[in-house]
Amino acid sequence: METRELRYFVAVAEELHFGRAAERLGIAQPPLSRAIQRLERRLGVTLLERTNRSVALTGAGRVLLREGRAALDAVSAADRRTRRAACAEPGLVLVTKAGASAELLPKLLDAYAAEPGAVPVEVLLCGPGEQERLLRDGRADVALLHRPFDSTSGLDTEDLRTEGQVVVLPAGHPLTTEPHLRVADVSALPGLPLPRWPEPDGTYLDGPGAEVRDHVQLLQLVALGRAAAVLPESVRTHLHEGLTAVPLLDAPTVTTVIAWPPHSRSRPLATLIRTATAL
Amino acid sequence: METRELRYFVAVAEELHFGRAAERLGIAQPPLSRAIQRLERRLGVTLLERTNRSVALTGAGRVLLREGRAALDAVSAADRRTRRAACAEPGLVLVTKAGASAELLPKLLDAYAAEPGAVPVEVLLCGPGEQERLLRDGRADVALLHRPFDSTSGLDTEDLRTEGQVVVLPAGHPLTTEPHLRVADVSALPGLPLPRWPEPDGTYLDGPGAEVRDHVQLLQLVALGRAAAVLPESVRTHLHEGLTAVPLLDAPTVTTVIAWPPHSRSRPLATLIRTATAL
DNA sequence: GGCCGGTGATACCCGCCGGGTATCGTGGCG
DNA sequence: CGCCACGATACCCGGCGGGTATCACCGGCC
Repeated sequence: METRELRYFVAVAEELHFGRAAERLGIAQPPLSRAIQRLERRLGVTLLERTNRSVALTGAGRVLLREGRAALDAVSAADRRTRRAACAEPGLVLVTKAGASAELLPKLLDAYAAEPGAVPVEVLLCGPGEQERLLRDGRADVALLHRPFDSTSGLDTEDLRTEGQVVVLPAGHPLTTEPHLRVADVSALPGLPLPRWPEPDGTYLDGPGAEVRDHVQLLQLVALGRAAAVLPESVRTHLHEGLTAVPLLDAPTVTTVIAWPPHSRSRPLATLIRTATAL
Repeated sequence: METRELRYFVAVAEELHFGRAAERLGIAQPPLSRAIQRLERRLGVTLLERTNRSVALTGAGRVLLREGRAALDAVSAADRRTRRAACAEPGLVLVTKAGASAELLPKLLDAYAAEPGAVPVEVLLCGPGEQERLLRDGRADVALLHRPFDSTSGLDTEDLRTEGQVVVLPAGHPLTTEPHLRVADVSALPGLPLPRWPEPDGTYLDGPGAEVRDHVQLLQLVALGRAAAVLPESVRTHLHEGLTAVPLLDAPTVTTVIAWPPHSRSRPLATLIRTATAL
């Protein structure tokens, strides 16, 4: 099975439409049809159920979509990491959620920079759920993730720290006088809905809260009195005025972990991991 | 980057010899040379240092060898799992070390078979270090591994049980009268060397012990008075006569885990995992 | 009911690329 | 010094990837 065939199949399986898939791939529709037919013939498996008006995945097609994406990520990773390895400049790419670990990250970068043999670290900020992808397809070497929000499935990890969560409210809100609160107290505050985070595919479920993409956006909305936020304790150290945090007694604890793809412990990466765990 | 190019590069990188690699790939040598040249040109990276008498990997080449193997495994997995998914008969393939978990495995299989919605489970036995490979390239769906001997890097796991280790000696050996021993006591017994297990590449390091491939072989050697063995406690339940086990106080404990590739939790697999953890 | 539009499949052509054979260039070694 | 081992080069062929034009099918609409 060639990667081109996989790319083609994934495009069709995602679009469920040969014409649009061909356009996305930058080729014409007939070669795409042929390629899929040949793929099915060689696998001896029907991947797509075509009626003249629609395309649907079979069970085997769903399996190939999932596995094919993973395989394509692995191929991309091989490509990118090889190019980077040749670039003479052997920096690391660290990815984390925008606005998260605002306290831990500078410490880690400073401590690592002081290590012997440290290499430049490029920091990539992205929305929730994108980090795993960046690690898997080779655009990043290491990530700071937050259990249980981020999945660490298929990654090697080391725990860095565990903390409780707080609710962040606009300063002056009545509840800010309480010494602590419970999740039930804040899950449906009148006028201060909890925000909605994007699903893995980038879309938002329907609901009352505002659509947010990162912590910075979210805290801005809270300051404007349009939302409440439940976040790890460490945001307290970076709350500007207009925001108040109140501990939540029964919210799940959050563990910050450093994560990296298996089988890719280069020397600089190992040093970074050691620095992080020793922090 | 196409999978054919990756296969070709991996073959050359492993053989470090274009002729042998071409033979292994079933093609002639000139097309192979051209393919590697084109791969290097397209990546813009030198992968191999060729002198007229030898071939050596560059740094980037080593990276591509590691990442390329992983990518090829992922592509193979996509192929195999897709074929299996279409086969109507949706069995699971479980892999474990030959001779290990001799006690746990039948229990698990019986308990799972009694579950509603259970599917046939094919059991694959293999040498140490091969299980991860089988999981990654799609030949197996789930494995029983033993930390710290097997690496669980890149796999999702659930712990099943933890046990100490014992030393297995021929019946009547003087030390079998002791209530317990320490690792130092048995690491260099006269006439009873500990065996040598194969390295990940299938070769054996030099040393005094016998070369063994699985637990069955090993216990046979012990019974013959040619070796001592350090194994998890659970072997005791399956020791035939002629063998005696003595607890080791300071050997590392062994954890049996059930492991599966990330992102592949089919319904039957989820049931099997649940059954195993509830055992 | 007949026409239209959208969709995937088919037909046909071209150029490149993968593969083969024959041969070259070069450096190590007897 | 000459042979040989080995990778590179030259040249040819067939198949495959890609394009354009067109067909076949069917739903919807007037």
